[in-house]
Parts: sequence; C-alpha cells; structure tokens
Amino acid sequence: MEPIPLATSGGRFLAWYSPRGLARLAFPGAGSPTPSRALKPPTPVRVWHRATTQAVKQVLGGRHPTKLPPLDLTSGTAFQRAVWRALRRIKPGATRSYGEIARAVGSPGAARAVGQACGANPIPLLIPCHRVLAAGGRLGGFSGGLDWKRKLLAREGHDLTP
DNA sequence: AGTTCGGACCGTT
DNA sequence: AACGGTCCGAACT
Repeated sequence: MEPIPLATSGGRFLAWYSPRGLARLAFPGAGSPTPSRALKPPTPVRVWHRATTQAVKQVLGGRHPTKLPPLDLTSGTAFQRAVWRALRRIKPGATRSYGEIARAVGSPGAARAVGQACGANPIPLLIPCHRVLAAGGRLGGFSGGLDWKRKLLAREGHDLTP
C-alpha cells in the first residue's frame, strides 16, 4: 500500500487505500517521508480520494462532511471498532468524555481502554477522535499533537480558555 | 480555585 | 506483566 498526498490549507496529509477503501490518514509531518507516487492509482481509488479530500477539507473548516469514502476499518479489534463507531456519532460542535464513550459501548470503566482505542484510530478527522475530551472538559491527549486537537475544536466553535 | 497523589479500572501488546 | 489520549476522591497550596 502506498500513500497518496492530500493537499489542504493546513498542510499535506497522506492517505492510504486498501481494496476496501480508505484505510489510514496521517497528519502533515507525521507518517512516512516520501510518497514516491510512481504509478497512478486504480480508478476506484481516485474516486475515493476525491471524496476523502473533500471531507477532510470540510472537517478542517469545522463543517460536517457531506460524503465519505468507504472506510476500511478491518485492522481494528471488535472493541476498537465499537469505539470508532461511537465516535462517528459525535456531531461537529459536540464533545464526549472518554468515560462517556466507554459507557456508550457498554463497557463502563473502560475509559482508559477508550483512550487507547482513540490513539489507534487509523482515520483521524473523519473518525473524529478530536471530539473526545477528558472528564470535566479538560483537553486530554491527542496522537496527532494537541495543537491539532485545539485547532479542530476551535474550528468547531469551542471556547478554549483554561 | 487549582494542583498533586494514589489506587482502580480495562483492552492491547 | 506492563503500558496508556482515564477517572475519582483526598489531601494538599
């Protein structure tokens, strides 16, 4: 699998596609160095990538993505997929705590495991792990860097004045 | 009001 | 067996 660059106002993301759909999305600077990009991707991937690009730009603008590419989440465990499914139900502008997500997937007390699952999220932005905060409205962590988390939340209309 | 400490909790490697 | 994007209460400042 070979990453395809995705240019935005916030920098160049990288997107990986499997035969099933979008499998991974990496923030600018993270992930691998050079997307060599010698050969043109097969047609379905180009179509998916257009959808991904549009969706990423919409989320960066604080808007709800209208169309998503198919997401390949087969890499996750059952618990992780349950968490990711719960994350996708959080609308822009809304937030949940790790503990709330734990309860939502039927494992109250698994707040830390939810944090792990968020960190393992292969498709940030489209699976909005940035909308999960620590208890009491505290920021919590973010694999992609807390600056991104702050930026995305601010774009979705949050007052971050701690 | 804010901070730190200690234990408990659960899925993953 | 050890580690986390946690949580909560207690004991501080």
